[in-house]
Amino acid sequence: MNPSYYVTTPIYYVNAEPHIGHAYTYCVADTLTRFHRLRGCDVWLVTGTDEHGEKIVEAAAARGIAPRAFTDEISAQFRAVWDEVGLRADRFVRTTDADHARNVQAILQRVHDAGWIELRSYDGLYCVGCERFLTDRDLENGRCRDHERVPEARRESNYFFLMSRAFGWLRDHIEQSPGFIRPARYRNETLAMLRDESGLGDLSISRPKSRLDWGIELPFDRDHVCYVWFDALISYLTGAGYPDDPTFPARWASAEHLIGKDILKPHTIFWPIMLKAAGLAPPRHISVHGYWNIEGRKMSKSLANVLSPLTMRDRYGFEAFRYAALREMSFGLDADLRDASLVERINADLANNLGNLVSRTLNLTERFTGGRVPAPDEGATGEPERELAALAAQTVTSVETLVTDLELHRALEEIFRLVDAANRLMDLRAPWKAAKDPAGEPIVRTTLHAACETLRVVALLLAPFLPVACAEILARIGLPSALETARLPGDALRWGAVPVGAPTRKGSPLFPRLEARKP
RNA sequence: GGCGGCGUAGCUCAGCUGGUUAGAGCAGCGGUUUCAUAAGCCGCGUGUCCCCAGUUCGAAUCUGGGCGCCGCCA
Repeated sequence: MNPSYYVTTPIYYVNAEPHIGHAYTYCVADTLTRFHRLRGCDVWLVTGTDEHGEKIVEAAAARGIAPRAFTDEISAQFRAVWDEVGLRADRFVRTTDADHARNVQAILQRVHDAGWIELRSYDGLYCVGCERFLTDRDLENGRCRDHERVPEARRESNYFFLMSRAFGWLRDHIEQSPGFIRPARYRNETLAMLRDESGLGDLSISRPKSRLDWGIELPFDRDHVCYVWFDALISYLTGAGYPDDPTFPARWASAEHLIGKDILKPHTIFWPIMLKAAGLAPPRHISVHGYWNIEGRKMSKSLANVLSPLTMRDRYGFEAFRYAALREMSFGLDADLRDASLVERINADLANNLGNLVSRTLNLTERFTGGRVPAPDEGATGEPERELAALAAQTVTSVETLVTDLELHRALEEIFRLVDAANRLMDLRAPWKAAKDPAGEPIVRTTLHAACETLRVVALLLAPFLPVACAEILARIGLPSALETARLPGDALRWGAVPVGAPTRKGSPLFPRLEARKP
């Protein structure tokens, strides 16, 4: 049986349309999925929409429609956007799905039976924006700090998840598992939160139906509905096939959650403890990325600078955007999305270096080697060719490590060093000059073989990041379905595996240069 | 206020447990080539490694203090 690799994006709350922050996480997930598939893993990618809660009821009411109609619409919009930019999941979980509701109830019952849930009554000020009761510290001039709205006085009986009893266990687990929360800065933040338990306490997990009935009924008290965290987080189990899918155990053991830093606490504290209470292991990795700023400013509705993935597709082509985004953001840190930077990045890397290497190589094979991948000549193979091969091998190895460690931007940098090296070899050997003299024929063959070979290796390594373009590169050097059967790292390490004699096809420029936008 | 992180070339970032003249990519400048997407290739950086003090034979890398950003908690 192949090793499993299960990755999730967050289950997005449907109070806003999909934007590039959502798209970025999804691109990382898609890249990791493709990477692991090439390594021979059985991969599984889950995304979805989180559709319950008071804010949804409010938003639906504002539109004069039922919550279900509202979430049907927004959820469909998410799926449509992903579909249009070519991002596919193996399961799209809606928290309103029937199988998911069953799982939520089953888990709640289990956690309740195990004594982790109790009913408490509570008097206080409630902010609908936060969907929680506020403490004095949350208030500023009688308003919620975050939402700047006046909270309502409420008295409620809520069920509480007694998570505080497991803080010590969680701290131990995090300390013993260095890669559990990564990058390390977020691991430290979580540990800091756990060190200062005063801010955590137990977790309210229900709302009385009299207040809110848009939610999943608690199995042990039908007058209450489940509220936010159990409902949303359990999507990761539903998505993995819990409880009955035979592949669930293997999948779950390999689970990696990709999240933005805004939802660190629920994912690194609530969720592992919820799982423990339900008798399940924590996920293998929780990997946390930063925010995208837009032209140096925060992305926000009020600044009206929220960018849609479709806008990116129209401006750059989605695959080029995806490359630039993965290349520009150091995973874990905030990054700035600037049109000028993206254009520069795309032109420099994709058009000038990679795209142009494809063009010049295939133009030359068309003119000088009969439109076929040439065989190298041993006598013409010198130190530069051997160095290129060595660099390729070294690149394969370091890319493996870097991608595994989520250093995607550095992995891309490494791959493009290899592209540069091939461009240099071309200039050094100048096959277009050698072709003028019959004696130079071995040089022509040897150089173009090395170039084709480099393109093969580069396309394999880059395929997780640029799937469509890399499939095209491979097709143009006579390997039309290589990605379906290729294996990393083996195939990328097998220097010389490009099929000699296979037809090459020049084709049109892979990545057209983009024009800078007028300021 | 508490805790944590960050501060390295114009920009984005590498520099692990201290040790050759501090690096990469991009941008910029100069040169060159023409197979190629006006692309490629070659050359060019006297950078206070935020500041101060300390430990050390030796610190961007460790310690203390300061300044400036940022995050989390409060």
